[in-house]
Amino acid sequence: MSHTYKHPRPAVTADCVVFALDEEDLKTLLIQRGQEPFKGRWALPGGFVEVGESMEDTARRELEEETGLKNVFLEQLYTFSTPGRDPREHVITVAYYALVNLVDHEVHASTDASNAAWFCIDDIPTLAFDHDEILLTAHERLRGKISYQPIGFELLPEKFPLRMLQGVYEKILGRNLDKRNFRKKILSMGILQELEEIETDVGHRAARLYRFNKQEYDRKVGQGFNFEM
Amino acid sequence: MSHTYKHPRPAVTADCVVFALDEEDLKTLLIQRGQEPFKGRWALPGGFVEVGESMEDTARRELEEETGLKNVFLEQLYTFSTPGRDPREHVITVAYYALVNLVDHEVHASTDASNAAWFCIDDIPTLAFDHDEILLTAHERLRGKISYQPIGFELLPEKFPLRMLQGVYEKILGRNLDKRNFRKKILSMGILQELEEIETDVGHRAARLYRFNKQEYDRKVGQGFNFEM
DNA sequence: TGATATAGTGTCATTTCCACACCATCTTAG
DNA sequence: CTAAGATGGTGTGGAAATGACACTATATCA
Repeated sequence: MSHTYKHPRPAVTADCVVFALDEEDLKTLLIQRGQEPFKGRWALPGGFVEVGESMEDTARRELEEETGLKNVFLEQLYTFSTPGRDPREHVITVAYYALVNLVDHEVHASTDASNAAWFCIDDIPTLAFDHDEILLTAHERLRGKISYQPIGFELLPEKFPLRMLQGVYEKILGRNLDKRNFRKKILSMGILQELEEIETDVGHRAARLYRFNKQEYDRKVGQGFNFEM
Repeated sequence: MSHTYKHPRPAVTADCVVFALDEEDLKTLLIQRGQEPFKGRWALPGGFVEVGESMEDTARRELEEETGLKNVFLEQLYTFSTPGRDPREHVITVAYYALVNLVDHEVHASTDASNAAWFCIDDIPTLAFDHDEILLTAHERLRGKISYQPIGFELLPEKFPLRMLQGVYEKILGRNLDKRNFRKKILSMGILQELEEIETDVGHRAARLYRFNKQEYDRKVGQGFNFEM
C-alpha cells in the first residue's frame, strides 16, 4: 500500500532521551542500531509517527517497543529539523526526555533484537544521526529545569530519604550541596510528606523516608507558590 | 506532480506567535484567513514546510510572505500534534515565537490578500485551529523567560531609555515595578551601555538612552554570569 | 513663569543565603 | 560486648540581596 500527496512531505519521528540515576551517576538509555544507516551505532530510542497519533504517543509507543519502559515521566524537549540530519531523506524529529527511577522501571530486552544499554552521561560514544546534539540539549534542559520544577522526584522511588534527593541535585547540577542548607530549604517548602517509615537494609543508621506531596504542591502553585532550589 | 510514500505521513507546518509592544500593551500579530477551513477567522501566521527546509526557515519564510516581517528574533516554542487539531487531516505544527520592535519593523499588507492586524494580548478573538492554545503557551513562555534571559531588548529599538525597558517588564509580567530598584538591578549587571544621547521630541525632561551590550553579556555568560530580573 | 510630566537618586529594615561542626544511631567486625 | 565505621540529623551568625519608600532636577508647554 502506498500514500500519495500533492506536495512532498518530510518524514516525522519521535525520539526519547531517557534519564535515570544509579548510586553513582546520571545515566541515559541507548539502543544499538540493527540496520543502516548507522548500523551498529548507538542511538536514542524512537521511531516514525503513525497518522492519527500524537507525537507524545509516538514517543511512548516507541519507548515501550524498544525498551519495555512505560508509564514514565515524559516531556517534550525540542524539534530538530535541519535538512541532512538523516542521510536518507528529510526527517523531522520531535525529541522528548523521560525520567525514570530504576527501582520501579526495569528495562527489558528490545523486541526487535537491537540492544538497549545504560550509559553514564559523561561517557557517551559517538551516536547515530544528530543524537549527540539531542542528548546534549536534553542534559542542559534537565540541569536548567530541575531547579525550578519539582521533576527530581521522578528519578527516585516513591519513598526516599533526603540524602537520595540531595544526590539527585548533586549529580545533575554537578556540584556538592551543603546537607543542612539543602534539608532546610526543601523541607521549608512544605511539599514533602514525612513518613513514619525508615530505610531498611542499610549498613548504618537508617534515614527517615519522605514522599513528594503532589496535591499539596498543586495547591500551593494555585496560590502563587514557585518551586525553587 | 505528486509524491508517494510507503507509509502515510502527517503534514507539517510552522506557525509564529509574533509579540510587540506599543505604548500601552503587549500585542500579537494575526492573519485573517481567506480560505476554508476557518475562513474569515483570525489565525497565527504560518504555513507548510517544504522538503529540504528547516522548520525555522519555514517560519521565517511564511512570516515574511504573510506579514513582511524579516530579521526578527525567533525561537522555537513547542510542537503541537494532537490528531484532529486540523479538521482536514493530521497536521503537526512546530510553533515559534517572535519578538519585534515596532519602530524598526513595519508590517506590510500580506502578499496573498489576507489581512494582518495587531491585537492586544488581553483581547483576542476566538482563533482558527488550536491557535488560542498556541498563543497562550507562547505568552506563558514569554512571561517565564523574560526574567532569566535578556530577550526583553528585542521588543525595543536599539537605543532606549530605562523607562521603556521597565515598561517591557511591567507589561509582560503584568505588575508594576519600583523604579529605583529596577534601575539599580539592571544597571548593576553591567550589560547596558550608557550612551551620550538622550531622548528627543518628548514633552518633558528627556531621559538618557542605553543600548544592550551583547558582547559584554556574552563575555559575562562565559564566566558563569546568569541574567536574572 | 508656573504647571506639568518624567528623570534620576539613597537608606534602612527584612529576608535570604551560605559557610560551618558536632552528637546520635545503627551496623558490623573483632 | 564493644569499638570502629558509616550516615542521620540538627542551629547559628555574618554577608548579601531584596523590597519599601520620597524628594529634587530638568525639560516642555500653556
